[in-house]
Amino acid sequence: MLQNPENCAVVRTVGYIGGKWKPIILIRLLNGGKVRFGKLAVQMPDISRKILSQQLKELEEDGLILRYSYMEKPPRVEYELSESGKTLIPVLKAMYDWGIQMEDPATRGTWDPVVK
Amino acid sequence: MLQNPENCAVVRTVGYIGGKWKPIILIRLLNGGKVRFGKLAVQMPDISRKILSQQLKELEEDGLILRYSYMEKPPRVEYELSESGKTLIPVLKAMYDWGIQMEDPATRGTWDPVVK
DNA sequence: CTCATTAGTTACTTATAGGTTACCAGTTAA
DNA sequence: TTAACTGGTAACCTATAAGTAACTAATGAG
Repeated sequence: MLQNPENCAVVRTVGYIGGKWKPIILIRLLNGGKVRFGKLAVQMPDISRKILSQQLKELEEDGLILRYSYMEKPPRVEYELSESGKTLIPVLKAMYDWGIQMEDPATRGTWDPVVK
Repeated sequence: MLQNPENCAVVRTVGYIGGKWKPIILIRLLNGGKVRFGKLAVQMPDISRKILSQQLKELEEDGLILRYSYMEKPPRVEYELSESGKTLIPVLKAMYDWGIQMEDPATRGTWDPVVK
């Protein structure tokens, strides 16, 4: 852990939740409950649907989120934070707080992940 | 923050400390005191000196570490965690703990960043 | 018949991160 | 005089992340 990225727990954590979009997706799912793919896409207009789909798949493969696919036409798919994913909350909170502290106060947001 | 990577405090934090080597470098510097470039390089044999130098420069530009360059020949340069960098400790700890929890127990290390 | 709907996929392109190799400067020691 | 020492930099190459555009399938509405 102290010399190899493969053995460093911090590097591993970055591997799970790092990247340009995963934190945002996870924060969207933090308040619990299932969210449809389309709703996520609308809430994050700047991520292409291909990338969103890809990131969700990785998060699911990593066991951080659950995917519910209903065999309907047109399709309906919902995503939800898994129990494992919920253990990320304090980590994301710590990272959020630190990021806020480093931020230009003018553009500061709030932690509350609930989106009305 | 909730929809744009540029405004997301968590994404910003990943930008500061993410990547393959920065967490390892920061952990090396956690126990306080100045560390020479060469010593860091020896402690992390798998990072090339060019990349190490580059990562240190970024950390310094971001204000997370301090660089002391003594005008000697051969050169001597020391690095140290800045006050701002020290505020990262709880964040790194949270990420470390989570990473450990997700880890294969067989290869598990310890948090104690002190290297003898 | 035709269009909208939803959650994708495929093929392709671009941007960024990371890595390798060779080289430099000024002093000391052999 | 020659090599070792140190902390880099420059040119170049590769691997991975991210993005774009076009397309798909089954049903219902008009």
